Amino acid sequence: MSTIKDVAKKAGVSISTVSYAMNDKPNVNPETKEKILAIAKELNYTPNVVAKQLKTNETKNIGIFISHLSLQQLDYIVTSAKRVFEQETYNVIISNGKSASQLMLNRYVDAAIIMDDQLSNETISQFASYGSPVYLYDRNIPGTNIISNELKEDEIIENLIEQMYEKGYRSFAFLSGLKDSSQHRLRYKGFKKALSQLRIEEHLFIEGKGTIESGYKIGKEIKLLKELPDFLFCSNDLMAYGLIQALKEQNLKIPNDIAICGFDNDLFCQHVKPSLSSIGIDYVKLGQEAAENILDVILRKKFRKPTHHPYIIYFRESC
Amino acid sequence: MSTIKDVAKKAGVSISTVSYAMNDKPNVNPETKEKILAIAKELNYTPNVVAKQLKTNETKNIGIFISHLSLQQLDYIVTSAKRVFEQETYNVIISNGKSASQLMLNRYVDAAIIMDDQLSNETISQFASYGSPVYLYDRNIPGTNIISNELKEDEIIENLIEQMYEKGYRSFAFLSGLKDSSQHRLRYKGFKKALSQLRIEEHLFIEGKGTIESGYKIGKEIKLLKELPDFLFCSNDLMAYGLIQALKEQNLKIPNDIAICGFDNDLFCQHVKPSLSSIGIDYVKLGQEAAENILDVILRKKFRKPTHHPYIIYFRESC
DNA sequence: TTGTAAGCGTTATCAG
DNA sequence: CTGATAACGCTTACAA
Repeated sequence: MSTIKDVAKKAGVSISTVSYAMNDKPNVNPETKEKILAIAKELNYTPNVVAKQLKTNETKNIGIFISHLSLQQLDYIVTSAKRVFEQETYNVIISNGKSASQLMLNRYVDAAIIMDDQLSNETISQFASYGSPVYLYDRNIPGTNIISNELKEDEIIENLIEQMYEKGYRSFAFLSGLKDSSQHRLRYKGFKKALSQLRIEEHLFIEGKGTIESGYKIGKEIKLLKELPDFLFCSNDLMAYGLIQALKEQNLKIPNDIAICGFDNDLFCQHVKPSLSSIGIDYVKLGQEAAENILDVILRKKFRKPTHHPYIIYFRESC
Repeated sequence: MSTIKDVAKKAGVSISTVSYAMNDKPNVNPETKEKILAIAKELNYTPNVVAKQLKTNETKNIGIFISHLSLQQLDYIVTSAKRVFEQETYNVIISNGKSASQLMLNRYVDAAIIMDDQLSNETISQFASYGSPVYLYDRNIPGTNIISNELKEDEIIENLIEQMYEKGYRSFAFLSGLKDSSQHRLRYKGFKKALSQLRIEEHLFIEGKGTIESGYKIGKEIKLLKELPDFLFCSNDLMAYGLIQALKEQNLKIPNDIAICGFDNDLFCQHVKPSLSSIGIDYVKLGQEAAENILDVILRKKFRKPTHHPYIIYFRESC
């Protein structure tokens, strides 16, 4: 492991000159610089970022912390954010849970984009108090250096139900994932709000497990109901897939006997029969926007107003 | 941002004593320690890891570098590896491409698990030369600190074809993803090797794009063939899904008219009709094994022999 | 244009 | 058990 000293010694100059040369400072003699760079290469020298960091107090790393690594769209968020960050020579790091907390508390990242339930508000606030900008997609907390742009999934569902009401649907049901998931709870909240505003007093609530199998099982039991709802919202697409399968096996017609909509706009929505209506969030825009905002704060100390979330309700055959 | 100095001053002790207290060294007086810890908490002091790093030359971070962030199984690898690492207070960082290279070159991680085409052998070797252990799943390079356990997907396919031959299949076709993907090329390599060993001279090769749509399109064109192959291997499940759909629309019977097998053991293999045979890799074991091996090297300077990869060929209705 | 030297926040050696 | 102090590898006034 060669250091700046080794290079300086071999080049017969001082370490500051090496530092200047390595950092492209304008003051250094072209010949000296050339010589230094050559020797650096020869010695396989790369500056120790840690030491550099200790001086400059920045890591050039950005954290993207997301609980659901299985999220099909993870790649979209990350790739679009990376494109923005890497242009300014920032590195992008993904993590979650305990590791993510540590990375923040230890200032291993200069900024963070967050969609991770497991991170506490305290951790986030502490991180922001170091002067590091945070972009929050999963909650709303006040504070300097914190930009909250919560994905208001409840409002999205509310909007969906209203649209379905206008289309003439009158009885509604909600198929939830595991109830202890804050995501599903939030979606249900929006559902209930819409109904209460529409003065619809009753609705069916079913708790599933978020998987295809669980949707299927529930679909098989649906004939136990005395009356089918007009419209069933599934809190994710996977359950909707299983459900549709089961309904078809019972010769129920979708959307005539029962209309269905999922959430996530999964890859297969267009490929199941009938094709599944679903709600999709534009994760590419999401990643890009957060990245640009953060860079604005870091580079130009400028806070932009977060824009509204790009989501689309894809109406297909199922409703 | 309070530092060790602030704590020392307020506690009326020297910085070394604070350091001892913070690091649970056995030499410090319990009362002093208690006092120091209290003050540290009061001042919201967390040790600066960067400074610590500069001394100790370790980061307590482990990198997992994977090109395909969309990989459904990413979560399995990471979660199982995290469980192992976090037990020893290591943090887990995911990244790829340019950022990943930087993280390695700059020694931001103490070790790495790699499945990322975009990382060059040079980068990896350089990283290993710092004394940092590397666990490679996507290639095989020699060197100290490097453990290569390449996923020999060619051998897996070879094995599959042999099994199909024993079952009586005689004419084989290969549906590839984009040809410039090293993964698909490797799978095709194994396919060809098996055929040559079985002395089968001819086979059909089709290049797709790796998507459902591309599989569908190819399925629609398949009637142009004068003769269907007995068995068609699809280099990923997505293409197989599209293909199956198209074949069904032409009233071709699977597996009687043509048998099909995919790769990845995607979530939907069991749910399409006919259910899709596929090859699945046990990513949970993968992550865990790499993690344990790396910890063995870091903590105990002990190199284990990598075990063979856990993969399973799931035979379902499609072949 | 280059060199000297202080300092970033720790850890660790050595002395007390 | 505690305190001074050197050192980790770099950046950056300031001096030359």
